[in-house]
Amino acid sequence: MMNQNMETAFSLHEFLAYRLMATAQQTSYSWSLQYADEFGLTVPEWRILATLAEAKQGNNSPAIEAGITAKRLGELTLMDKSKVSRALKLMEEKQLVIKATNGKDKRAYGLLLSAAGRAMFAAIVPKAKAWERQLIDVLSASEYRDFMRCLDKLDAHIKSALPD
Amino acid sequence: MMNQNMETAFSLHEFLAYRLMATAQQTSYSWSLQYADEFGLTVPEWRILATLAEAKQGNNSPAIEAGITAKRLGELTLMDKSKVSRALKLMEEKQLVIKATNGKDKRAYGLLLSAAGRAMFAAIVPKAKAWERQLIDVLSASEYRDFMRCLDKLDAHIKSALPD
DNA sequence: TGAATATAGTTTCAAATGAAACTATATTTT
DNA sequence: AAAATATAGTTTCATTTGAAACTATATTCA
Repeated sequence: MMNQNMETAFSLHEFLAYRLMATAQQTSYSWSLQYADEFGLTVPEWRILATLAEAKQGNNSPAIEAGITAKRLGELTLMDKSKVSRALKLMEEKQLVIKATNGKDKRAYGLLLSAAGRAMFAAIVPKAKAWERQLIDVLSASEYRDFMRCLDKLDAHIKSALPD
Repeated sequence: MMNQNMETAFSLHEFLAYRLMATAQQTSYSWSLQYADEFGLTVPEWRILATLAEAKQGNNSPAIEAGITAKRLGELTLMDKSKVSRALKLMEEKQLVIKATNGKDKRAYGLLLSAAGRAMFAAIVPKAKAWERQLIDVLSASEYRDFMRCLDKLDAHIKSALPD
């Protein structure tokens, strides 16, 4: 006998938007426990650290001689410019980041990791890999590959549909 | 020739914690565009609405005669009790939710959707389904099934590892 | 039973957030 | 070249947040 609620049956816990957010939040929190205390970083700072470490070679803005701009950092870390600005201020105070005001565009500057910043990143990477490995261990290699591919597809589809 | 950075190579955008969060955030935002304006709901309110609608039959707390408690709502929506408390206050003012203070535990009360709350939920569900369908359309049925199964596995693993 | 402890929910407080205003510089238009 | 518009980054302001304090009631322990 058919359930009368067939058409309107709905479960928040099976709803993709909620389901994804729930797992993402717990995952992000679990990872943050690995670096927050030990390295004194917030989530925005961690994202910037990783992004600067990764981007150190590529010079993405022609008007800037070295490093990447705060604007680009925002795009790469999905954070708005005030968040980036505030996190950078802290990281400069901690001497993790250097502002290279040497471009011809005087509004912008190139951001680089200091030696201390690179050292901190180098110390975190093994932890990141170990943490990720133990988590991903519950998936087979092909499950993991397929899972990431699905994330890519979903991402691409959403981006194409968003007003932006 | 082997890259000297082999051991320390790291990409934030391929790191599971970031990758998941990025997709989850965009997904959640995309969905919120479907209900926020039209129904005047915030994310916490939407989660509570959906949870109360789903839970209306099941009475989860023996001390409460009808509805579910705010505490249980927090567990089901992954929100802390202040967030739940504040969202409920708004929803009561909007007459979407009814507090049934009739249990024998006078600290707690049972929460129920009002007729207006149920009506709003009934109006949102088709939108939720349509939105989800168009998004999931980029995945085959088996991809989707496997994807959700991976989320479950990751979730379970993280929960088992978290201090809790 | 009375004292100690635990729990449900609210409120307070300090910190984090995002939007918008703002400053300084660049670019485009006329 | 001057005026108008756009852009990079910072700051301000109102809102949201989470943690901790708090109130009221329940439960456990002695």
